[in-house]
Amino acid sequence: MEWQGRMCIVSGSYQSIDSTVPKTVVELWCRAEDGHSVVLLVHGLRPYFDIAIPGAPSPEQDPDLDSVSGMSEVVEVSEPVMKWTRHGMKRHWRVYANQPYSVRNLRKKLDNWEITSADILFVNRLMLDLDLGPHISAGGRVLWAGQRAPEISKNDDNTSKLDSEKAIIAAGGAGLYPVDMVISCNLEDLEKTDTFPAPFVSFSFDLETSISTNRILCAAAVIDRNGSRSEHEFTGSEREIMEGLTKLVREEDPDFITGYNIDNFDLPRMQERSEVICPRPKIDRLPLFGWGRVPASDSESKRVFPQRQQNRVWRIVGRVPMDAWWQARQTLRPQRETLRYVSQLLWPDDQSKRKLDVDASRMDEEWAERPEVVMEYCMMDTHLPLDILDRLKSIARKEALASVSLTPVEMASNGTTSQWIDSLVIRLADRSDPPVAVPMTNQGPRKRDQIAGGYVHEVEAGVEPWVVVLDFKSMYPSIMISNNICSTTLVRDDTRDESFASSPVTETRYVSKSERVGLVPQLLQDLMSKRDQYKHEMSSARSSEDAAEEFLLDQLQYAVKILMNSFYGVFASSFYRFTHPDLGASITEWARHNIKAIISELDNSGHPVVYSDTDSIFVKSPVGTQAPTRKPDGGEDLESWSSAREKAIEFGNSLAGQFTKEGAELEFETALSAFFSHGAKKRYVGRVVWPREEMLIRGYEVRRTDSFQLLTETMTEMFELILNGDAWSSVEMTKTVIDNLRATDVDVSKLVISRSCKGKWDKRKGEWDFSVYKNENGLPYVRAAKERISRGLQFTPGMKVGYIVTDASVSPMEVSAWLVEETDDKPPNYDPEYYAKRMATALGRITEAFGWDADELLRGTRQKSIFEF
DNA sequence: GCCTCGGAAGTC
DNA sequence: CTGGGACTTCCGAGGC
Repeated sequence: MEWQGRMCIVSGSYQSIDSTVPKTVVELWCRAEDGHSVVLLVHGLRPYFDIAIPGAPSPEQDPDLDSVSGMSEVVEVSEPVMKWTRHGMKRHWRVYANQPYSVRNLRKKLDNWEITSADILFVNRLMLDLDLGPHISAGGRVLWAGQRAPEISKNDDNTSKLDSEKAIIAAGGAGLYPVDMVISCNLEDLEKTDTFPAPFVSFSFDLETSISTNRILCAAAVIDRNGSRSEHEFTGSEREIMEGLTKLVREEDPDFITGYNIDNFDLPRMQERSEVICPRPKIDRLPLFGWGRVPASDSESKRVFPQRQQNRVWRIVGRVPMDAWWQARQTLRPQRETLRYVSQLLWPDDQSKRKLDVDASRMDEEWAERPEVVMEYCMMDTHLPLDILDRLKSIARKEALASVSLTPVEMASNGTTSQWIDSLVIRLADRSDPPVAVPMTNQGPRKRDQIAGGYVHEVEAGVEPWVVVLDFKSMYPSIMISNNICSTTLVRDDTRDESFASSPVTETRYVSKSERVGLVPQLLQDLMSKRDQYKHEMSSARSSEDAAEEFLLDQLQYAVKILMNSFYGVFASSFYRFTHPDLGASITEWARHNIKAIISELDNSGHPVVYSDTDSIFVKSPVGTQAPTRKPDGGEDLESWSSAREKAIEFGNSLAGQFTKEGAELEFETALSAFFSHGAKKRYVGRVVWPREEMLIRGYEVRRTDSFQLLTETMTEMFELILNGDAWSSVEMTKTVIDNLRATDVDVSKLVISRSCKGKWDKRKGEWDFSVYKNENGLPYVRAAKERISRGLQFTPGMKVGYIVTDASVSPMEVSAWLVEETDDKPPNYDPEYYAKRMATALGRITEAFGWDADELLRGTRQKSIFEF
């Protein structure tokens, strides 16, 4: 039976077959467009790497290849191919190894050779060599088809599971994979296809555990099969709960595993409890925690369990762990990170997502007294992570990133920026004419002088009316393209030539595009035009009211943006395979030079630059200062405001046209009716009047999680008044707030401060270790974290810990952890003087620009009025 | 009580 | 195994 269709690669691995002729089969776990899951067993790819004679080219030398081909792990050494290296064109012999795992040993044995292309995972090798992205069209012989597989592909009734298992093993597979379909195919059966949204299946789960014994009390799981959900409850003995969860995972076969805080709580707890229940042999834990997408057999004991290397991401073979906590943290950057807080932030009006009346610090008692309420609470916390991923479009975003970086979805989701870039750069290196040898990633810690970064312009304290903001479009990528910056174009000797692009200060040189276009500039150019194309198609989709297509294209253009912006970081790092310290340094050097040149030109032409940071310029707009900065309701003032706005827009557009040149596009970003800073870099506010009307706040406490709500609100209100030209009212308003604060007349929840706290679990001692800090107990948030832990509440390294300052008159200050959202605790009493002082300091920094300092704010309204009388 | 310094976190 | 630097703020410690 044959089957053929479109699918999306979730992740991949390989199986070695140690027959007389060694073979290797690539396993690709996919989700088909039809909805079922597929494992492709791909035949025909052999592991290889390249060797060359070290140093400068030596075309005459006759190296000892016989000793290489004589090695037991070597299958074949091919005829040499000329490849470009930084030393010039050299012969490269391709060495075929018996198995991918032998390459590591061979690298060591062949240390008298220059070895390239030797640290690329076998699955990646397949995608690179066949030029595949995650979305493929594939087909082949059906070895197994389960319930959810398409009817036409199903086995004859007389084909038993046992027969299928035998057929899979004969085809190099591991056995009966817990998927809907297993297919055997060859390299030529795989083909790249257009991006489509794959109907992924997600599994969300949540455990409730005993605080006294760590035992799992109950669990809930929800399966989301392309939007339709089913609920599953688990109670009984701990073994029954874990077996139930595992059975569900294997039966429903999800691509994504989610939950809130699963990376640091639920998954480690599952692992720990499976070890407690089944100390040995390890394979007996398979029914408890065998979540990998591999057969439930003894031979898979290495791959079937979720794993993580020290402090790294979890790996579940064939699936993608995706913690909703991490997604929410990265995209929303919430002030606090409890599930309750994030839900409140996303759905302020949804009563069904409100806190249930369960005290998490008394879980054992709650479970004993009213298990049905605890189960309801557990189920709600299982749905919410799916709701969060839906709202943040996390899965669609990862799929789009996979599509533009041409990697499996797992790598787009849980891999690093250097892996995404590898996928594109190596592909191009292999296909260039001549091909470019692919050096290995630099090993070990490389100490290097820091490279200088972007330029930040001094900013004066006070309000500046009518300012236009211009930005360089993709500044670093543009500089890399226009100057042909790449390790393959860097001039490494003293040669100088008219045609070279030479950096303004250090004179780092790159050969011209006509001589050779660098790999990186070529890729960036392609990505840039790809993004323009996606954006163009997106607007077509919008006009034809194709919402699904518009959404997909929006995800794709955004993914290209993310990918382009990752290039600079990787090339400025010390470990990357295609990097050189001069590369990163010369990029920023050009950037500083370009922007400083524009600033001085503007200053000299009578258009003062108010502020600038890396790729943005704030320019004083030549409109009458008599125009109001606040939008009037009507009348003559409105006309004056509108005309000032029009003139500013005109000015912004003209500057953009004037300073845009080949390879450096300056875009008119926004027009501000007023700009304010108290005189510190990276801290400013602006009243945006074009292209939309809003207030723009950067850097100030308003945007910081270690601020507190009352300060944030007050400061925002203050900025409103200041931008309206009403600084005095802002001082009066602030004084009133501070008075109320001192009179302990403020809602304590508005005073929660939160900071992230590190720490690691000491397995030996069985307690949390905060020794990363030089003086752990001197830090208020570490003490708050310890309080949480002692109350039996979850702690995750790196999580934001909320607290209230209760007494700052002692040193170190006394604090109390904020547990109101998770327990029945009453809010603690705050230290009014501490909060008053902190408000005054932060707000006083701002009012000082108008002559009122922090002490003035602390003086209060009532005293002030007494003096006035 | 005031000042400086270093550690740490946060933001752009 | 691994993206970057610039800059500000808060806190505790320690000197005077």
